[in-house]
Amino acid sequence: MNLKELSQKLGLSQTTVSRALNGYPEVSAATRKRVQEAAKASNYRPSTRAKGLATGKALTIGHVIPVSSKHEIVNPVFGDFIAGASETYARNGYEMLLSIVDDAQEEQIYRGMKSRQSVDGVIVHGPKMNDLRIGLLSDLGLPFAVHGRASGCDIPYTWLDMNNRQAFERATRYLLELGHRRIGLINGLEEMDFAYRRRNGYIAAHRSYGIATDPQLMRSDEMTEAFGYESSRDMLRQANPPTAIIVSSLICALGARRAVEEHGLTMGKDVSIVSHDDVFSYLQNGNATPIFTATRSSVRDAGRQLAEMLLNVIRNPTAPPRTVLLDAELVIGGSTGPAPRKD
Amino acid sequence: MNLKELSQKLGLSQTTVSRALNGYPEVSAATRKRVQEAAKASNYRPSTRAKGLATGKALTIGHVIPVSSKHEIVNPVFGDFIAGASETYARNGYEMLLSIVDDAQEEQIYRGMKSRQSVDGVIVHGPKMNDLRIGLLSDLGLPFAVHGRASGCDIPYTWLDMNNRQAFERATRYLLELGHRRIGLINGLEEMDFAYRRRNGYIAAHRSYGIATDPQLMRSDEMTEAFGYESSRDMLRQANPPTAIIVSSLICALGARRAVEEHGLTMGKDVSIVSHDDVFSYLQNGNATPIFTATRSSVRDAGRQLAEMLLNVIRNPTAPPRTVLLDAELVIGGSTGPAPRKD
DNA sequence: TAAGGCAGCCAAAGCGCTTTGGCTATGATT
DNA sequence: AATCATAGCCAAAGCGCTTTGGCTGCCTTA
Repeated sequence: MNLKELSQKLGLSQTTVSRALNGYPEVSAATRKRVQEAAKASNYRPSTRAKGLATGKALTIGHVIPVSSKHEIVNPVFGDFIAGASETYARNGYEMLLSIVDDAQEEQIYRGMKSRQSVDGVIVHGPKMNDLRIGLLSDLGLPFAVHGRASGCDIPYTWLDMNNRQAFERATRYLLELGHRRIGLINGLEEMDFAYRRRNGYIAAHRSYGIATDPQLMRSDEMTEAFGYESSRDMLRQANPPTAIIVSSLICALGARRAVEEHGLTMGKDVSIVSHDDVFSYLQNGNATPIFTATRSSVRDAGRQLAEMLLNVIRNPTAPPRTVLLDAELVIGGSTGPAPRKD
Repeated sequence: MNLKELSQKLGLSQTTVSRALNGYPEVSAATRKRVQEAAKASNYRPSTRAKGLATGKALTIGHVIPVSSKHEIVNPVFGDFIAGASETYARNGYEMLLSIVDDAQEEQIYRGMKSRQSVDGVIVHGPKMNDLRIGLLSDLGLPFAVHGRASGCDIPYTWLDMNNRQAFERATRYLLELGHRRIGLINGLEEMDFAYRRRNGYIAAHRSYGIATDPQLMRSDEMTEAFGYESSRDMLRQANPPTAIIVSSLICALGARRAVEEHGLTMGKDVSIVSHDDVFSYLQNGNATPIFTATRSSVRDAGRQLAEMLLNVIRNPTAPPRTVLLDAELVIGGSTGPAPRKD
């Protein structure tokens, strides 16, 4: 069923039917009602393609998920982020186009999206420091919004980020207050902007306590369970092992716990662990009482909000970019305790 | 840059330029080369919408991810499955449209996709027993392929599934051979087809050993870490606790391990655990030696393959549906051992 | 009573492509 | 020399919508 057929069936012109369905005022109430009912009855929905051609809007948002060819890892935050964004799109009549793409091809993908006009805007995931995509999208004139920020990009753009630095400074300080003096950091990949900020927070807290950080206690890589396990194990094997570890993701933290227990140590007593918790739906940090003490910020909420912000950029392209900095809360769970006394 | 501009610049008709770029024979080699170079130079790419309108193809595949309103959980298998499918689409010039959708609205979404012609076909995720979607899509005439199967749907359709029943029968038998006689089952939601088949395998193995299964040892719910933990904890608290547990997902298995250790027991000695491993990229089951003994089948491979199958359905709609049944391998890790002797 | 305003409808153009049905040379065939 | 393929190009229609620019008839207003 298309517009033509529907209008013929109703004995009206395509113009009138179109206007009736799209809420234009030049249609009598009676006609509008008749049209709407007929549309529903014959299950009519306008072709997205034709509508897009006519209006120049795609009513579609692109999400480009980078998968490093080296690691081949799909960051688990995307699932929940996208679920959040999707809610916003559904409410606003937008659809979501997903490209999972090798780092190297990313530029081509964005250029393609622009020239084929397949999307009205894109969400940039996983910004790196000095991320090239921001300049590119800005040059292309393709509306975008960034989940995170890119240190070193000085052009203004729309972003939503969590206060990574402050969260990790607070978490580190919390451990320092508990008396810990050797604190490990298991972080995401060096080049990721969030990892850079988190490390800065970790270092700042140490500095304010007049304590030097030890490169031996700082690791960064793709945040898998295995990475959490191996780096914790290696740290614990050192001559002067840490009494606490800060971990950038719950998944890593599961690995860290495994290492701690394998060493015959007790988490929260012999070794304290603080994690960041993105609040994945399938990986709650305990129910009533959190398992891990954690800095917490829901990535799903972030998705909802950032999608909303992008739609605003699209609706109002000349407005100055808006930015949102979310605060992570620090929830205290069972994985931390006072630093053990040296006997 | 659009076709009209490009053809004017070249002094050719739109027809010729279009044919040159799409590989039709009615164009001289010299002209074709000239057109291709000009297209590349001016970064021309045809508008997907216009092309779609003209050809009737969307060059887009829809993925509808159901999120139960009750649980609000994004199944972590989707991330890797989609990454796999995406590789296939990229190779074939297709794009991926994602809808994350409340169970209740699913029918509307499929009808919408059909009538708006926004996709050429869809992948059905997470089939339930007697899944209504299969009949619906079949009626709508929207090409589809199912990741899994739906017991009770007798119309033929294209699917790719893992041999759930056999995998769990083998895993259970492995534990029985090790002398375990009380084996717990922590399974996915009852209504999911895969859960039904896995339970059947579990039961069949018991039966072939002449052992009755105990309802007290069988749980099923959304497969979160917390669910794995809580059900294991409850089982271990029973008067006659299991000496082994089979778990439907690594994420659940992490929870199960937590419960085992919290009970002061050792995994692989006091309690054996076998899991299913979907080979998530961020959650490897150990490196050299697997942590968990597990039935293993890569969901990413499944995505690659099923996408290929769907494209075939689209290209050749009248061909009889093809089906693929993957065998899961059983990898032996450190989480299983002989049943402890009763003293 | 004539002029003007407006509510309510319509025909047709246009969005950027593909594709049908030509047309015109050129070279081969008889 | 006349006929016929054929290679190589083009104009125009059509895909399903929106939107511009009317047109008609009724109701106000002076």
